[in-house]
Amino acid sequence: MARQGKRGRLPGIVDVANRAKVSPATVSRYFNDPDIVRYRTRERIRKAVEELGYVRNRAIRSMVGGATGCIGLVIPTIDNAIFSEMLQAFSSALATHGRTMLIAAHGYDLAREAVLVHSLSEQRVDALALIGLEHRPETLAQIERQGIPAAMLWNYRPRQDRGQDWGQDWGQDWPCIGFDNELAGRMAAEHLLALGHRDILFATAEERSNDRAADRRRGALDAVRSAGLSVPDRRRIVCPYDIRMSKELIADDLRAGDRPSAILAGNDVIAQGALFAATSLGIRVPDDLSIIGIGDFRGSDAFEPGLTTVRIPARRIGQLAADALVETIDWPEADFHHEHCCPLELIVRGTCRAVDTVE
Amino acid sequence: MARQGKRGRLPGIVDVANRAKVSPATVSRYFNDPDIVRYRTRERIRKAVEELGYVRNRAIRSMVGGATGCIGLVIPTIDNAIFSEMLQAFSSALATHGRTMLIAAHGYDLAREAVLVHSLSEQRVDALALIGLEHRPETLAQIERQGIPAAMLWNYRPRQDRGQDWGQDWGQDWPCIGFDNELAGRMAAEHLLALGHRDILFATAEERSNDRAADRRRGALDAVRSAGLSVPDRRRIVCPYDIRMSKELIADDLRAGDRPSAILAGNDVIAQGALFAATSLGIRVPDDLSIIGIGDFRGSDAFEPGLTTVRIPARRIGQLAADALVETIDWPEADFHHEHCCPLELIVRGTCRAVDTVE
DNA sequence: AACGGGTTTGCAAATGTTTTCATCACCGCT
DNA sequence: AGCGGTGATGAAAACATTTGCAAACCCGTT
Repeated sequence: MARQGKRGRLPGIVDVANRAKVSPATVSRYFNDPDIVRYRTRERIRKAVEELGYVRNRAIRSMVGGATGCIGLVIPTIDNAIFSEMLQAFSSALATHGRTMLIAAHGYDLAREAVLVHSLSEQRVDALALIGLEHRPETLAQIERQGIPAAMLWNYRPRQDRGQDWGQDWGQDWPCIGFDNELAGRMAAEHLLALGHRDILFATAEERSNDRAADRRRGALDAVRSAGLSVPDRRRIVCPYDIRMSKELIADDLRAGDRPSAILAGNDVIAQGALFAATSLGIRVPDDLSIIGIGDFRGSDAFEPGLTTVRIPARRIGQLAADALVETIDWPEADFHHEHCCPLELIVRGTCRAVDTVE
Repeated sequence: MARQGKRGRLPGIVDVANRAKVSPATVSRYFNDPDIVRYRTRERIRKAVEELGYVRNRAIRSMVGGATGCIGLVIPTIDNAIFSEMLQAFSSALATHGRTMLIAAHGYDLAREAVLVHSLSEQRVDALALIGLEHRPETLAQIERQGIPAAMLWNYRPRQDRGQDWGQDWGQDWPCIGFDNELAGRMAAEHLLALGHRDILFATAEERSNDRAADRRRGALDAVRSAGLSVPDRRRIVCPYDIRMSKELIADDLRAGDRPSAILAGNDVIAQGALFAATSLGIRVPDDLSIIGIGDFRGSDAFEPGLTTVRIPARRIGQLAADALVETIDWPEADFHHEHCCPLELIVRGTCRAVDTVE
């Protein structure tokens, strides 16, 4: 007899209704608004549900204008420490609201992002969260056309600056919950400058399809230029978000001689790579070389020496984003202004020290 | 004029049909099996879809017995390196099959796992992937009752041993795609033994709701006992999957004097913590202390010295699992035997060395 | 016993898509 | 011209649920 058939006729709401001797409508109410059904009826239904093993079908509610209970998150990558804390916070905040998270990764490719958004629309997600401010026009158009509540995460700019770089028509002012990436870059740079560093290597990420990386680099460079310094091209390298590859690239650079006195890394992963690169070459950190990162990922505090970095309030962003989206879903009329520019914090640990004033 | 109303009447399949002057049935066919509709008709529909911005509603297909295109993954944690590579592989393999991933994390709590499974059932996922072999009876019953194709990931045991420890009735023999955690523990232990280590500290994870951790610990302990050694209680500590906390716990232990000659860590995160703990105490690795992990997570190769570890084929597991589930969905009749015990590999890097034979 | 108000419940329509079956159009062949 | 067959399309039923509206019910009051 083997398998009893793929999914042979699950009990539906009317089966429950029959068994509990009520109408399907009442069963529906039992689930969606239990308080309006009388206690005794409720008990009968509860029993019927239990006996039949009925599981209500949320996917179908979308038909009658209801919500699916799914919220989509479109993210550049998951196999990386970068977003994992935010992800976790987002997902568990959603769970407390009784929602589930549909997640899709595009691998830092905005064209793929557009197709993912379309595919999530097909699933009729109740809301959508995207990372960053830069998106393809199709992506935005799709979201707007479908009327899906959406939020932009992880980057924040004052409203008027939002579409500027990529000449977008930010028709709608989407809620935006993130932090000022430019400021993050600036804070890191200023810390190094304050310690007397004048020769800094900038190891930042590829900026295609990544407005955050671009903003951070800009902030960092602005800061050192404002200090009257110039940054020669050989002091700028592009690293992937991968410890080992960053380590190798940076080691190559350090080996070449004419070492900088400090490295400013576009994020903690790159900074960790830099730290290992230094160690592998016998360069002492922070005595011979200072390193600063951006992110303060889980574990960055455990490194030896502890990584000096600019902390991104990742959990807070995830939590706020989840709350904001659920709020927008539950009160579609209200005109919330979900705008959060979360504060950054310089975390001073052991990888930076003041440069020797030997002159 | 502010907001144009939450989600005012999206175009449906019949709107498209009217505009293209065909019946809804044909539009449906256009999406699900384009080849059977004539080229000219197809073009008309394509145009209508484009003009109306129609997005088909996958959520509703589930009603008519169709699939939602969503596959659920229930996982202990996401804010950690442990599963991230598998996750990524799983998700992108699903994407190539045109499916999306619904993900939910229970934080190593099998009771919560049960409610997540229920909640994913409500979404009518087409299939379900769980981590580990140990699950609450309700969880299994739920899946079986709903007839949801499911697979167990990340741990593998020969079929007859599966439910043994937790006295389960593994009614159905679920597909199982993982690796032998007991073997992983044994391999790590045997490597240390082969290098002459006799005094090993076992830093493994909490075993409640975590069969993988239990299996690894058992495998490791078995190996050393088979070698005729005994393991005193003070040589066993329980660490969380967190670099910093592991570092602290292990540092406390090492500081206490009477140091072991090696540490066997339950996974790479713990091993990384151990490595930093040693560094922070000025203990040289591998000269004064050997460390071995399990996992070979992204970045473990970049550490200084490179972490010796047992590699888990995480990407492969994710890929295989996705393929297996999609196959089961697409051919519900076929009786596949998806059983994969993926091979492990000892990766020798720099954190272990042979013990000095000083006698 | 009739009444009145609020609370519960049932009826039936509506939702958007898939699928079965029937029809229709068209083609080549006799 | 008629026939058989194939390929494309349409009509309508079915799917599981929600919801507006109206009826029924309950309980205390007159």
